[in-house]
Amino acid sequence: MFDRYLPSEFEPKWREQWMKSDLFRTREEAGRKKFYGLDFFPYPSGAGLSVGHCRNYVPTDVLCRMKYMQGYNVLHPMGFDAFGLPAENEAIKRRSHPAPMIEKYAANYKRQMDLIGIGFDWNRSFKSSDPEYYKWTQWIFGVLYERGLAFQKLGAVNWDPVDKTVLADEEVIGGRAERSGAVVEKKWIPQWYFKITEYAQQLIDDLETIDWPEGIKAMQRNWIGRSEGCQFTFRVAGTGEKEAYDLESVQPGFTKALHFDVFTTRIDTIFGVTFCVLAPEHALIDLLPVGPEERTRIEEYQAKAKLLSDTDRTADSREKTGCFTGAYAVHPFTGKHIPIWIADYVLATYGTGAIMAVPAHDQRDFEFATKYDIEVQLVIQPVEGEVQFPLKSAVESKEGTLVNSNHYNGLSVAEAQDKLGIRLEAEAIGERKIQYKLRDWLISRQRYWGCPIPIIHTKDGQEQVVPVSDLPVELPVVDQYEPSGDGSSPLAHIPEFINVTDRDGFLARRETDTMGGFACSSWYFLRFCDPHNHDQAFDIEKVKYWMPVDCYVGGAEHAVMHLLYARFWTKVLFDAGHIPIKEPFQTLRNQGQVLGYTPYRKPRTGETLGVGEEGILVSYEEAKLLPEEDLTWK
RNA sequence: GCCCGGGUGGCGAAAUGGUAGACGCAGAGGACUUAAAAUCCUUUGGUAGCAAUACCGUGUGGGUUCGAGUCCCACCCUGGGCACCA
Repeated sequence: MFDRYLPSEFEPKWREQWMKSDLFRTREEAGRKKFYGLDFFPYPSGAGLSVGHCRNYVPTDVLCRMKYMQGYNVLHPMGFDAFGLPAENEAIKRRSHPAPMIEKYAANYKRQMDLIGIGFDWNRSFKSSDPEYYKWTQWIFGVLYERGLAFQKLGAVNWDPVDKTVLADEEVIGGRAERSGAVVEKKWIPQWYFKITEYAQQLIDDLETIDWPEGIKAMQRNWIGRSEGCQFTFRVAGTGEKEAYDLESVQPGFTKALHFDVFTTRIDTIFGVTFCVLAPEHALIDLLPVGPEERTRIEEYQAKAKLLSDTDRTADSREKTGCFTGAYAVHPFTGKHIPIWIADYVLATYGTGAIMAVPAHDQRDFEFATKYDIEVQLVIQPVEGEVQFPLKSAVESKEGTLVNSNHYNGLSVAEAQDKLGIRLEAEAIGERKIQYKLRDWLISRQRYWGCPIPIIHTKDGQEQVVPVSDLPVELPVVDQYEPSGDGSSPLAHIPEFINVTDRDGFLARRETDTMGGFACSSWYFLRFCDPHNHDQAFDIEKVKYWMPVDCYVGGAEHAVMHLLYARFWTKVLFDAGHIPIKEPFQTLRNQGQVLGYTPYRKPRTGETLGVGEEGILVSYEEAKLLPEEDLTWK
């Protein structure tokens, strides 16, 4: 026994003992219960382990050791989420390959984790940038592709017109490029997506089956954003049918029928529609039958909208802006002509990118109508209180009776929603529908340091998935890491990489986008069950034994994206018959965060404490300055 | 702006609507020791008082209740997320 805790004697002694007895090697003995304890896959940064990491790993370690002593087979692995922007940027700066650097950082993380005495089974460790690992990330891409869940469509990127590169969101500050200072533009290029929207309902429903903090579940539900309502079609006046509209703005002889769809959760207010709004990016706008003067005005407005982020555009505090297109829509029930506006408070990415506006009963529509002097028509009489005219704000009541709504007058909101929904369907104008805020998962990155997307484009424009026998599609070593010139990844400038032959032996072009990092971290917990398998991503029996993770621990910063993507991939792999579970993380716990001014973190500088040579917490500055023997507990 | 958290002693923190501050750290005093370390005991929210005790105290302002840290309304501060940081 030691009289006193002397880290320099105590810690190395036990580290050595544990290592000698191979204490942390995963035991898979028959007849024992299993316990899978897991911490979030860390990204190894040059700064080394922080107090935040320790707060994450120590409790999990305690739990795993307890389970071990209670006789469980315990799986407590650690690996590294190694692909990503910081490593790539450092590679660009130093003109050296990111792999050795990441190797060094990961080794340092491991060394520090050993110093603080965490009992990980390092035999099962890997990095997401190891070809033996990302081979199977690519295989899963193929599984998604074959199930129709991976597809390409045009997507907007942040384009720096000076550096001629695509920028990550975090490299754009106040609409300007962090490095070059140029005003960032939106550029539309073909990008790969995963159809996570197809799993929206399941991702909500299955939250009931898992033990997670309620706050995190709520965030996931809100992110998915289910709403019930109706989707229906407006026809643009003066197009399609033979109607003698004498609208000055409509070009004569325009006969092709033009339509646009809107989604609403309040179909009961349809008689209160006094205008429609299209998102500035809406594809219909270019086709609207309007004269040159309106056209110029529209284009000017679109150019302005292009510069703003979605967050800025929808901020309630911001004054609404918009522009009348000169075109009109036909009200599906009354035949009345309704002005079509474009405004940036409507987003192309949510719903149909167009709305029916009911200023009497929606606050944003109300503000817009007030500003542009558009008619406000009350159609719901609230149950309590008199309505004062003119309205000072919208009446967003769900209790009330319909007024000014033809023969629907007198119905309650709920009754009207039913009847109008049925009528929409009966008249083939629209349908009752469930809408989700969730968007498909954009996976493409025009970057070097990521997992290559295993697709080959044939010369006649078809796509082929690279067969497993040809995986992995390895990242070639290059000299240039900058995405150069045309916005494509640096891989696009390597002839040996791009030029391939397709299944039928014809010349074809390899996909040059890589996958965003979230792909790599969406299945690593499965690989830990069977990390050395050369023939498969994992043996289903091993997965069946170890999964689901019994305790998953990490910070709330991953509350939505990582955790939602990992759940999605798990469900897809389940549906494809590759794994026997639908939810990867049975129990989730947040580690808490190191906040504000604590002994661990200084305000402003944000300097955090790290792990010193004896597994002791020290500030980075002190770690550099002090001789080893002076390091003490802080 | 929207979604999710948090705000209680010097510090880390506890409290099914029922004695706020358990437990721990640090501090103060003491025991043991030649002395120290370690250990043990006492004490410690604030103000006033020799004391018994009194009053005030859970971000702010209201409210419900016999009773509010806890429930309701409004607000302030703060952390995380908002889809290309991971």
